[in-house]
Amino acid sequence: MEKDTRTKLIETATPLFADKGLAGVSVRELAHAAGANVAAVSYHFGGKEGLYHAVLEYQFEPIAAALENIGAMPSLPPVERLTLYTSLVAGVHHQRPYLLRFVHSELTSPTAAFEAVVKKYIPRIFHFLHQSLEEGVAAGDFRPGLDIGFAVISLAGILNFYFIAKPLARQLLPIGEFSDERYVNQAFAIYLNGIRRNDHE
Amino acid sequence: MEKDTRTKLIETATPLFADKGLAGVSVRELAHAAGANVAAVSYHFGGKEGLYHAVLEYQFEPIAAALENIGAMPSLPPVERLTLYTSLVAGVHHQRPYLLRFVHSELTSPTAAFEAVVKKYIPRIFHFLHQSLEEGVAAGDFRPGLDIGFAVISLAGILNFYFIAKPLARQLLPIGEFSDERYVNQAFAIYLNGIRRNDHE
DNA sequence: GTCTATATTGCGATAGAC
DNA sequence: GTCTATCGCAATATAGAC
Repeated sequence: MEKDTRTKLIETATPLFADKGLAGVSVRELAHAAGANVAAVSYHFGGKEGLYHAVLEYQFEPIAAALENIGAMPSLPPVERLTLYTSLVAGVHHQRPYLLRFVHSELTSPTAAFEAVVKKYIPRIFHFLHQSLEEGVAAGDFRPGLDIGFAVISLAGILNFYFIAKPLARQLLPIGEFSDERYVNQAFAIYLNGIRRNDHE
Repeated sequence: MEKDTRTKLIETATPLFADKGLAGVSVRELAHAAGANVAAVSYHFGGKEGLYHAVLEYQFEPIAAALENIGAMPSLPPVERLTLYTSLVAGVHHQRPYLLRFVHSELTSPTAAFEAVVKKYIPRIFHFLHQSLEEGVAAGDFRPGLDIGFAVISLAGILNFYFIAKPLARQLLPIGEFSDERYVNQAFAIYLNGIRRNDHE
């Protein structure tokens, strides 16, 4: 069975929007990439922005699913929760390699889809991490005096930045060295080791 | 004395390009924002791309200066060199709040200016950090077995990501909590603590 | 649901007066 | 160095045939 035009449009539009932004791609280009007619975009999505919105929602699908799983889970100890987030980051970027580009594009120049999609999920992730770190400090796992809000950003940064910098990093690092899993593991180890309470103080 | 049109164009174009990208801003918009005529962009910069290139070069100015200073400096011990990078990051983002947006925009969708500007400076920073970490491991300061290339990206990530995420972070964190210096200090402390060799192993 | 043809608007760049 | 006027082109969107 052949894919319908609607689905095909979303699929081929994803890397185009991710690379060039909403303003950087024309409807003609989107239609041609999908092997569809120019009018198809308006017909199926009501215009270019409608297609962009659909692409963005597809990108956040795995995050929505993961957040539901987390909500339905029994509460884990702090370190376990941070570990869960770490594997979630790796998994999501594997499933949706373009996601981070959309997030950053939306962060620096929000489109109409920002409120509807981005602002819906990011705060929930932030809250999950914030709570985990708070409990960890209270339980004595992590350093007292840690600024929790900043520490959340640090974890997100040390894990996610790699996935933005990858195109450039590929040119700077020996090729054999590349493995998302290995990166994420070491980065998380550095972070966790960094916030852990020192035994001898 | 009034600023000349050339300078004024670069100044007003900076936030526009940073927010909306090269394709997202029109020459008419750029000229109007600078209080100049539409033809001025072509006259002074040979077109929209020429202006964009000039903006990008201005953004990288402090980095170029910092790299020269580093090159002319006596070699410092590894931890000092990483500390130097950290204060450099904070300083540059303070001087050029839009820089990171341009870097990321160029990373995901390189324009003609990418080769000329971005590829010129980033590898030199990478090399400086790579060498510092390598020496630190050799000297026994940092954990043996550390993947140096990945560790460079982790440091860049934990420090820089914050400056991208700021617009969103402002909404998630209590307002009083915001200070770039405080963020950078804690993040660097976490990182350094994370890569340090454990005393008791 | 898909096509062609077209209406309309805005784009970047420049010629030529001042 | 700055302006107006305009050329040529590509953009989005849609009306109407199939």
